[in-house]
Amino acid sequence: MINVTLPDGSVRQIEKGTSSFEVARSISEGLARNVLAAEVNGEIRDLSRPIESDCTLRLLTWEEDGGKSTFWHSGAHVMAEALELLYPGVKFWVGPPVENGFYYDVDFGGMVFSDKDFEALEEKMLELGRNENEYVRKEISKADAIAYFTEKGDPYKLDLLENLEDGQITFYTQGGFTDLCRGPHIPNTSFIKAVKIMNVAGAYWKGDEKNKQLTRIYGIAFPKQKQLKEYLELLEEARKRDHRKLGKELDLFHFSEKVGQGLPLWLPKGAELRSRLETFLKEAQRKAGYQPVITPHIANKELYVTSGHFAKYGADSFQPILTPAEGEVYLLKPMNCPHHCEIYKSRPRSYKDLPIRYAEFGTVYRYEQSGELHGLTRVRGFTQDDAHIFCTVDQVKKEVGKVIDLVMYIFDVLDFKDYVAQVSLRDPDNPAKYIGSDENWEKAERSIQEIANEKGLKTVVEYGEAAFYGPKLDFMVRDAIGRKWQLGTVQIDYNLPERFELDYVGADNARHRPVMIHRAPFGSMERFVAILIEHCAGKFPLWLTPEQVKIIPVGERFNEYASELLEVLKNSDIRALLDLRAEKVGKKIREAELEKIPFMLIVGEEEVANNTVSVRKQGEGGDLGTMSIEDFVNHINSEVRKMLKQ
RNA sequence: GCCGGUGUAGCUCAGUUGGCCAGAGCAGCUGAUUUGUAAUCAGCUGGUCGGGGGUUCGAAUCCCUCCACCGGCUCCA
Repeated sequence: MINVTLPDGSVRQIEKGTSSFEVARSISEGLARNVLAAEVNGEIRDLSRPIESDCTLRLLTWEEDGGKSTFWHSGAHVMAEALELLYPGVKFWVGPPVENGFYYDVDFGGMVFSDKDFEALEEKMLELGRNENEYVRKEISKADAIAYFTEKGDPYKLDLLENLEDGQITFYTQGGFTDLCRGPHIPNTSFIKAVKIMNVAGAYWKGDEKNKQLTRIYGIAFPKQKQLKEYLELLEEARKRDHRKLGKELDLFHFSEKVGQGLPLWLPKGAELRSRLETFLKEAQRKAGYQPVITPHIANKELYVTSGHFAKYGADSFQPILTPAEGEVYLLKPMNCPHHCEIYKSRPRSYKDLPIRYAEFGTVYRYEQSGELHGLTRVRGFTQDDAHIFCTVDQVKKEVGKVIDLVMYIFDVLDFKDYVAQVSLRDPDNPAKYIGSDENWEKAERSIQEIANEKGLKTVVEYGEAAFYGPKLDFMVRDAIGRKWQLGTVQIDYNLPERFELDYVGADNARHRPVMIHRAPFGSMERFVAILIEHCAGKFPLWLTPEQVKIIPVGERFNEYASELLEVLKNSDIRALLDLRAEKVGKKIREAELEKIPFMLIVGEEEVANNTVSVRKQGEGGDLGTMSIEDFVNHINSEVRKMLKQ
């Protein structure tokens, strides 16, 4: 007998060689019906595999990530089987599970696989699911494996085999399809009750542009039809919130072919929104001791040669601008930091000056490949809410802490409640690729982790994710419908101070090199506004929304009162509009609703008589009752103050 | 950049076995209506059918090419 420890700490004695599935069944029939895979001593395995020694066992269902990914991986195999049946002779590369579903990279030969073919594939997959084919694991020698795929004529699998060690190779077979696979898999295909082919895309073999492009088919599968329905509804909700759609509907921004790809034009309402965000951050930064600086949009090439950006990015950037007479070479600014370094260098610095914090809403231009562009989230010209803090190594911890405070304040005001901080540290196996002394790195890495903990941040540590010039801390945010975005970033930099030979005179009267901290709580205004639009589905918080109030007189006779009301609101710092059109009230309300203006004030006979307004709130329908003008103004202004935590 | 898809009025979309002057709703303009909580009525304006080239008696529709947009191109059994 051997001992199996379950997650709740209980221990079961089972006979050696009992399968995980049998253990599940001994616990409950319900669990046996739902269990997909087993995690034995931390390793995910097939349920059917026997347990040979004492272990800890977690039984994974759909609810666990490991169960889900196993399920999807098995889904990929079913998709491959279906593809092979529908398109004999196709060649397969790899088919892993991903965050939402799975994909398989396939070589169709000369054939084009497109969305017209999705339905047939889905049906075939469901048919294979109904067949209840078991996933059978088989250990196989390398020679036999090579023989199998040579016979089958699948060069990609043979390529994979080359790098695998004999004795470690396994095949999985379900129905008529056998794949080279380390597993694990779900017990049989009958768990797959709902499938959807999501999209098809080109993907380079091994992710290398020089290689042949394979067809990547993305799909997703579920054990219940209802789950697929829910997933599709979530996608639909995401489509409704798409900032490109809402940006158009709400007149926030526009792209023009004539202006150029990836170069957004901010319309008045979008500009209002953005400038309000900027003002908000500028004020917070002023309080936090930042000093504003402003730098030009182009700079002499030498600046970027010094910074190292030219060597690294020059060839893939917008090409240089030349002066007509002298032929001097200028570049569009891709980063603000080199400029800020030159500002630092504008005069000698003492340790007493530090930390110095230069902030700039700096517009930069980067040549993104045309296929990489996406709405406002990926553009070629954008404005970073950039700042650079020059400080001593000993000040790093405190300064990072202050940045964390600022970021948390911003998230709080903007109602991002769910976020984690990713701490990116050096790859311990490859210390050579980093610049800066070991001592400084250790100190900075420790500082970041300590301060993140002290601030009570949820953190995840990623080794090997640090930049070559320093460790960093990134804020990963979940939006209102659960999608993850990377927002604010804090990066320690030992490289630029070195390259620009920045220094300060210490208390010891010797020259020392400062550390530089890059930070951008929003990242870029473009990307942040995009995320914000999607987060709040276009219903911006009252303090931020371009238009707060729309006044709707019910008839011509009340226009004068409405105009006076508009003046009162404007004089009280409320952004109000007046709809004087000879339209019916219903229509004016409908339009204000669609414009997502938070408050509508309906005024007519009664309001004029009593000097009041009838209040309607966007999205809530109906009449919220009347109040005096003064009360309404106070209400709005106190709401705004509350939101800004002022 | 590469693979696949899409491109018709400011917006959303119809129109493709090639064939009368290319359609609708909304928006805009004009007029009437002066309205009480999500669309008042009528008339009018507006389109190089993404650009260019080709096939054809004839092209929004077929072919080539360029452009833009959309989905991907990090996930190594």
